Amino acid sequence: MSVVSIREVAARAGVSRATVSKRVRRAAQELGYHPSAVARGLARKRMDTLGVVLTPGQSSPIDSPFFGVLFNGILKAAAARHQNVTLVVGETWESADKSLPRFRDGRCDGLLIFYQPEGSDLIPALLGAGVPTVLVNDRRDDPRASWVDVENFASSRTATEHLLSLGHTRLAFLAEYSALTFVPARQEGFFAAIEAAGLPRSAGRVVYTGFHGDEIGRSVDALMDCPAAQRPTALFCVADGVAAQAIAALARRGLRVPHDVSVVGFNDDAAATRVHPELTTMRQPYDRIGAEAVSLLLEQIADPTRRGRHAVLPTELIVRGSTGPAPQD
Amino acid sequence: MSVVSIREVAARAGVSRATVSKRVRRAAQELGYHPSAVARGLARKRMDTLGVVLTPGQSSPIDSPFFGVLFNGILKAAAARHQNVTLVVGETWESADKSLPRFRDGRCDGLLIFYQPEGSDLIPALLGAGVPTVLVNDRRDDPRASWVDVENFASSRTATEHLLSLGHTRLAFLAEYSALTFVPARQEGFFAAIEAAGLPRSAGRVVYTGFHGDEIGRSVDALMDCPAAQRPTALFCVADGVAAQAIAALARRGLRVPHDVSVVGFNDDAAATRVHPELTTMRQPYDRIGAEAVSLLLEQIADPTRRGRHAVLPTELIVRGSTGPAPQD
DNA sequence: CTGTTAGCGCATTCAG
DNA sequence: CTGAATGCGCTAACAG
Repeated sequence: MSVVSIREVAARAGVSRATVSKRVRRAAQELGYHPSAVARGLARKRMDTLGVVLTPGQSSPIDSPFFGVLFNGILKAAAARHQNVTLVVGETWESADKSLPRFRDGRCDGLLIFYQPEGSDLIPALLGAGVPTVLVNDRRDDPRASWVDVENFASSRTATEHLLSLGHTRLAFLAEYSALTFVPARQEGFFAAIEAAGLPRSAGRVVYTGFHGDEIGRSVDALMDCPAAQRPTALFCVADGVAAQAIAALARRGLRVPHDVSVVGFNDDAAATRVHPELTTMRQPYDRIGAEAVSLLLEQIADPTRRGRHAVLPTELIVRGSTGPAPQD
Repeated sequence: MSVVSIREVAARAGVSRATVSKRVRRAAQELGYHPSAVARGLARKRMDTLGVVLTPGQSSPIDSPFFGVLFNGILKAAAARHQNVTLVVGETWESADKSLPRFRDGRCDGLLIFYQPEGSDLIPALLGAGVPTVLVNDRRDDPRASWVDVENFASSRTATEHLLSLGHTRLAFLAEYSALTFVPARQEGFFAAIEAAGLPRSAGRVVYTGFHGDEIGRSVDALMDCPAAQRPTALFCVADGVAAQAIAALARRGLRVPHDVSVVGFNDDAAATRVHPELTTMRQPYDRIGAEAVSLLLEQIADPTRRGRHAVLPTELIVRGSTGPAPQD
């Protein structure tokens, strides 16, 4: 509504609309003028830029397809709020104190941090230094911490209920070993569903695996290497990438999905539809996650002393071909 | 070697080493001092920041696993040269003129642009405006353009030779429809290998497919929907993601890889090892691509009037389980 | 060789 | 309500 137009400019300058427009534009064009975001930033003490913290090297989250879609959600939300996004790479995750100056050099107004290992001292350091920060797909008890996460417990429970409703009675929960906060939450949801169905807790097995080479495949092998009558018939994987590799490992040993084993993933990222059969999975609301994260961060930037706020978003069960009825013995 | 240490500082200030160190550090710490990158940038007219151009929304390259690894290479190289990386999102690819001011607002010193469609007016606009720019995995005839690309023709020829050496005589080249410059180059390499092997050009079929939903799967279906004696036994896919979806489609119609059909991908990104069987593919030298791109861009930044320079890097054939001998009729 | 000063290009303030 | 002055925090060129 209050968008200033050439009309007002002309009126104010006391000249015709055309004159103003032409003069201003010509002058600007001829001189090759374009405003400096840096000077503006220095004067306003605000760059309208959000920093995304990354770690360089092998373990960069940017390798993961999940990170890609999540990041995309952030990008869209930032654009909608007229914010830029910049990457801030720390030396390593451990040396938070060494990276801290880089995090507060004014290049960006606040930080977005994706699922950090639980023990990381980066977050306390940032919160202690008063750097506006929002954790994405992560949570923390610190009252200063703002974060946005999905309903891990409920989502996992829903996914497991889906398997149970198909008649499965021997289930397994497969996670890459990590100290990420969502892993235990999803594990609890897994067991909650099992117990609610009246099955013994022993109906669910938990396997933690590494993420190097084909450790996932070997974990699946170990899990399946037993008489068919004891073998799990349903596998709940903590991420689609894990599920994809698990399916490959199952195929290698002649087990068919979903005929012999049903597999559920989590995320609904690109990996979910690039495998055969396509994955049944819990879809994360990427755009909403991005929108909430950006909102919370802008609040934090507006008032850095503010208490942390949280957003917990639901996921959605997407049923595809990787799950089916439990095999009849 | 010439790294100034507390030692020199002490000598210069005429005080003991400990004194200097303690005083300086205490003062800085007590005041919570940290230098402002923005003020520094304004004064030096240099942000030591490289911009990566992205488009928001669905078609963002960040969705692709290939982009992830490539991006990671850039990140590492930038860190090694003490450069930051920021994202610059244009409105859309088309409206270059509208986005131009955002590209030259001083926030970053130059731009890295990933494989743009051939007709994009963004690149001429940027070159015309004198913005230091380097194209990544792309090339352009404009003498002002700097770019780094892989040997598409030779790589594709190598991949095809691998298939031919396995006895395949009916091949297909599968590409997502796009105006990216590497597609025709790879297609030519494909035919060059076929003709060098003494086979008729008709031994190679070319299929362009869309990238929405399962268009790839449907293209594979169309390709394979013929008597076995005419069916291609080898598929060269222009990217690993395409190959992965092709394998899924083949599995769906009961064709086994590599028993019935051999499949070669391109990139060696995360998708290559997440399928069963794992993909034979051409690995791109991500770290070298990143290093060259950053180098060329820094040259361009140092002297924007400089003529464009190029780097063409080799790829490497990685043989995995998706290729095997041609089936005997 | 050290300490001082004048911009860098904006936004914001203050007088007019 | 408009136009000129001041300062953002640093670097570079300068004089002492």
